[in-house]
Amino acid sequence: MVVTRFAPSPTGYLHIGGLRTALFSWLWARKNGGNFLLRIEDTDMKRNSEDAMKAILEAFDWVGLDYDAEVVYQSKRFGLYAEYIERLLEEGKAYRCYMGKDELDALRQEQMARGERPRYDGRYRDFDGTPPEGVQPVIRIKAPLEGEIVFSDGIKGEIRIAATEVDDFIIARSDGTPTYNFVVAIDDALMGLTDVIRGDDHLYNTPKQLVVYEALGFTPPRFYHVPMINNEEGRKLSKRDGALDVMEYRKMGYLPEALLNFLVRLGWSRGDQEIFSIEEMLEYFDPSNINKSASSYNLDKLVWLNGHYINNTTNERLASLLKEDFDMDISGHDRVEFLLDATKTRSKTLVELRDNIELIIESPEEYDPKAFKKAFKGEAHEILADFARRLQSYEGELHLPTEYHRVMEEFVKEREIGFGKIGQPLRVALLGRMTGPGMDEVMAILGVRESVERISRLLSRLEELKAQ
RNA sequence: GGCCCCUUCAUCUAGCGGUUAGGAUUCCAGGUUUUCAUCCUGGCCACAGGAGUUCGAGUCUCCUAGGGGUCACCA
Repeated sequence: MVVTRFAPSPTGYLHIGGLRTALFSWLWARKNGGNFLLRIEDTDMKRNSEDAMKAILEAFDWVGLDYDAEVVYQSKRFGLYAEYIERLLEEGKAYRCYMGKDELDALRQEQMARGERPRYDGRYRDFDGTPPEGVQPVIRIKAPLEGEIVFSDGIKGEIRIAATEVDDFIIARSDGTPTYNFVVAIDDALMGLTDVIRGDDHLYNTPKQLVVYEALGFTPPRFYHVPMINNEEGRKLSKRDGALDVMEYRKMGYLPEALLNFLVRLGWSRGDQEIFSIEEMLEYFDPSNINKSASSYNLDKLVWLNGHYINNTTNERLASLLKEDFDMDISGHDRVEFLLDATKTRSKTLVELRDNIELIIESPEEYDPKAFKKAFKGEAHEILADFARRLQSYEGELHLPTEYHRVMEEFVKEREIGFGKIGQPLRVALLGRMTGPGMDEVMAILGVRESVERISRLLSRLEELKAQ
């Protein structure tokens, strides 16, 4: 049985790095038919963990990650932690330290001045005298004095930290509340974690947590420390690096499967494969194949993946995504299929898709001057007028793009002109610009009537200009 | 600064002692197309540096440099 977890602190929202470790943990649990648990590290009590959890679950829901059992809030388990603190105190594995904050700071200053590593000096470790008056003690755990703490990381291999690097760290503050490294170890053990997949930045917490495991007689899980994701400058990805809230990606028009695919390939790979469905991720993912080095995220690849997924998503789903996320309801349009077929290959995001659709279904208000000028040289005006008449004669008979295409073909053949001669003027008339989907597709979407109308509008505009 | 981790094209990466160092994205060129996009073809671009070990090193060892992480009564 594999049990993994995602244990964020309540900082407000889920960012891209968090989602990646969550994805890794989720994949590993689901792949092995195990459990994926959620816990919120809110021993600090300063932030609103309910709202933070809500934001995280919203993001999970969007990308399709689910979890088992109930969310564990550490703030609701203080009684439990207190029992363990008491036990360690009784067993002499932890002790009260009466050193005040100021005193501690002074000690650190001294050590730094001497070029030493700042650490607690253990002065109350074996204290049995009379405690100073009026000082609320903190509780410290006895860390080993010598030797080294060794553990095998599933990604980095064997990690050895000298015991002198780990001091008797505080497990309970003077107000009695427990601290992070203490409760993490307890909860991971109690929740039955077998595999802890977390960020690289926790590597140094591991020896501390191992001290707790040892003191309490718990069996540690297997650890996997996933390298960080850096920003494009190669620096640590911070929350200020722009739109890093996972939900921002939704607003920018990314598909959840594209985002997940992008993230899973950051630090993990399987040969040359770039595209992974969730099923494939579940089939192939293994945390021990995760890279040792940090990666930096680069939007180009995500954009490309998103384009790929949009291109390969059914029109039905695209229509419903546009409705849900971008307030565009095209379900009433009688040529939805043609409309999406014509626009999806030209869109890298749903935002672009929406814009491209708008460009077609809304009659052009004005014409791109450059395109206009370029398209209407020579006899273009006359050709277009002629084509409009031809089109009109087919009203009610044309439906498919191929049928419109045949009309165009016939037309250029009779007039002995190239496709470009009619294509460009027509495009400006229908779309107002010189780029866009094929004219047969556009006409099939608009229908004969609307197409002719748009042509007429341009033609009369042309007359106006001539009159001036 | 101490300790720990990391280092293959601009970016994501393959490589697990013998390869013309592969793929993808970006960029460039060509093809397809009535235009644009998609798509297809091709091109540019990398083993951080230096010592070893070895018949042979991107792959193993050490050193240097660079990057990152961490050193709280935060998590």
